[in-house]
Amino acid sequence: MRISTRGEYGVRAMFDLAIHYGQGPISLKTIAERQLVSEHYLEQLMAALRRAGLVTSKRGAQGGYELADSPEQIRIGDIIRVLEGPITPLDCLDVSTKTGPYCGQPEQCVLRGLWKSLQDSMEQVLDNTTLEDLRQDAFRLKVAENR
Amino acid sequence: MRISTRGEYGVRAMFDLAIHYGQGPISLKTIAERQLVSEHYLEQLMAALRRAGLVTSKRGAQGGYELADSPEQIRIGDIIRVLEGPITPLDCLDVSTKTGPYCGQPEQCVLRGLWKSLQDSMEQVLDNTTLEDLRQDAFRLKVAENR
DNA sequence: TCAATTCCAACGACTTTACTCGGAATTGAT
DNA sequence: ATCAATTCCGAGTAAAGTCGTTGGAATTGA
Repeated sequence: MRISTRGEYGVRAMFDLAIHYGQGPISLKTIAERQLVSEHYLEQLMAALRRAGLVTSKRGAQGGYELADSPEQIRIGDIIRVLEGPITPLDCLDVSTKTGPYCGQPEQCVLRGLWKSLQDSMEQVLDNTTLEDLRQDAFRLKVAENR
Repeated sequence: MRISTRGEYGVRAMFDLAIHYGQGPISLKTIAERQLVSEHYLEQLMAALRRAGLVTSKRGAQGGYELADSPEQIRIGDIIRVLEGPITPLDCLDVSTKTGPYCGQPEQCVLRGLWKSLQDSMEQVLDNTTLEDLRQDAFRLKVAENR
């Protein structure tokens, strides 16, 4: 029931881009240093996010990455799906790969309700949180810190 | 964000035991055949469930496994924790392994709120469903089937 | 021109997953 | 007493996934 470092680092990187949204492209090196993750590894994750259209990139000196959309338009679920695949506890629930409604056995249909509830509750959290929400959390935390 | 076959088969097996609760020990062979899973593999899972005290076993002819408690006393979360480990999207949220409240960086504390919400929503589903709930779902499904 | 940067493809060590295999110990039925 | 059914136990294993690293080509602003 874990997300891997792909999802974890990816969300961290996107969060970083959200915090610095509107300040021009941010280089991988900067993000990697601030978020304490391997630069080359993060590069792979950013490539996936770029291909998925969540970030734009600019090559060369002073290049880097930017959010392709404003932070309130990007849901955490969008990021996780790109980096971890469909959000589902069991493959058979994923519409793109499911073989049939009963997975072969009618009995499993009973359990299907359970797994579906689990999936729904996960998606509910992940799709109702945007980068803007996290940005505001960070802001509030900083204010509280300085008091 | 998946559970492995350990959790999936384990819940299937426990569900099977719940359906036949009170009918004496059920053999691995029977469960494996009904639930279409490998008998030897299931054996490992049952061993873990036995060591955790969720089932009792009886060796020898006419032996097998039984729920250690009535179906309404066994939560799906209990089963998953035994077979998959703590229910948490990130290790740093797990109290038994966490290194500190901020995982090193204060910024992560922002994301921590997100991951904690996700964890809570998963545990809420898994700990509020018991084997008895599934048993009743199965019963209702069967009634509907025969109409 | 050059340093900074993204882009790309491959490799590798390690862990996990999902089993299989072989056999010892136990037990109810005959 | 024997035997078949069954749990119990430890090891092995092939494939996939995780978490990176390595090396270099292409692009771009100063």
